[in-house]
Amino acid sequence: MGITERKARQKENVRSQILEMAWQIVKEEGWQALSIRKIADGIEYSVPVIYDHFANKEAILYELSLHGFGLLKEDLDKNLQNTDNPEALLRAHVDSYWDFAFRNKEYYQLMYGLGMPCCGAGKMNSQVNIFRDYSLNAIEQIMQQRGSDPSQLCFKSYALWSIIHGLISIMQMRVSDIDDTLNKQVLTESLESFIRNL
Amino acid sequence: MGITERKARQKENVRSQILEMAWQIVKEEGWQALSIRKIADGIEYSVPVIYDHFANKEAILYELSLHGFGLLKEDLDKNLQNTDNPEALLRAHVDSYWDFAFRNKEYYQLMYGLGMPCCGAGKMNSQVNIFRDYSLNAIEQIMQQRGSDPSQLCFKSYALWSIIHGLISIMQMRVSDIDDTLNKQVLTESLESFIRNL
DNA sequence: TAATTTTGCTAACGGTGTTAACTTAATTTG
DNA sequence: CAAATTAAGTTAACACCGTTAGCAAAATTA
Repeated sequence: MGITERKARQKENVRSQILEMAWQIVKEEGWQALSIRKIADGIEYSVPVIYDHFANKEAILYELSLHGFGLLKEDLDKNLQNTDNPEALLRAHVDSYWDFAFRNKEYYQLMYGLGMPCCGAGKMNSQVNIFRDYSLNAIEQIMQQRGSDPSQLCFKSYALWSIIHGLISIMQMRVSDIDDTLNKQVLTESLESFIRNL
Repeated sequence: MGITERKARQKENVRSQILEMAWQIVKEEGWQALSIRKIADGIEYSVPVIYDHFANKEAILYELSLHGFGLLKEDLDKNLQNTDNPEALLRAHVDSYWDFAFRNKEYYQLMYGLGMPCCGAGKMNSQVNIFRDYSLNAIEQIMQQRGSDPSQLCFKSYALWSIIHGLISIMQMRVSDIDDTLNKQVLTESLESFIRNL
């Protein structure tokens, strides 16, 4: 009997609706406007239905952040096919990360706790290090080619992530008076300097 | 008649009490625990009294962030006297900024919007660039000594701030699995590499 | 058909920022 | 000094928030 399956599908559907509605609200009004009540209103269910699918609001944020990390991972995965040497791969990863942060501003804020309570707020997502992991591989290849000291690998990948995340953070918080083209230039120059010093 | 003065002093005193109580609550329970009602309770006044001194909660946060920037500025100013060459000055500034971020974690979060709604959330504080301004002067001196291209100055100061802020952000969000000593090491190595490349 | 489970609801609890309306105390004025 | 006025601080409300207990109706099972 496919009844239980249909029910499961319907339930799953409501779950998706919750996430989609949440994301829609965030895109339209920002994170501070997201509330359980607004989601319930949007999907035309009462509030407690939300809690049949998610333990609390944080669980919704966590799920959304997972989706964000998934999107980022897709972008980074593409670079593995589209490049043929480690330097190009590293540049592509940096570019993807940068573009992701500005094309999916709200996701980036959630994923890395920019100007908002972070997704997990304690039990942090395992995927936060995804960019570092991907770029680490590229860096490792470059350093192997050049015969550099491999003990520096961990530092290097961490440092690269930091500068990019720092730039993005400062830009997204509108903390800086520097304009956009200049920011990309800072990124590019920093990256080139980074690659030179590997 | 000093009556109006005494009144002004008393009023000013309540204002200070509000800020001090707010800060106390934040230190003890974190930013998410700070509420107008809790402040009012703490200073033994009713809630609307708060609004005689501050337009809203954001205004309190803004004032607190100003104080934070003041503390940071003090630290950076000390370096101007305690160092005798631009390289040492730059290293001291970086060290001060780093130490400030971890000794005054809550201030740093507020000042730069780490994991919480930012202080101004729009009309951002003019002092956000204070570290960049101070380090820019040191960098400028170094570059002049070395005869480097001065057009790069703006980039460089921005890039340095970014990497430090990025490292701090990642650490404070507990986003990374890397331990503290290693983080300081990443900072030091990045800084030395930065100075070499000026 | 009767019993039971599922599904979804209303209504509440305790919290938030903010403000209107009021009372009481202090000051100024006639 | 007494009356009028201003200042100070209060209570109580509004409109939200996340979360949950308790209940009604619908669907399923026995």
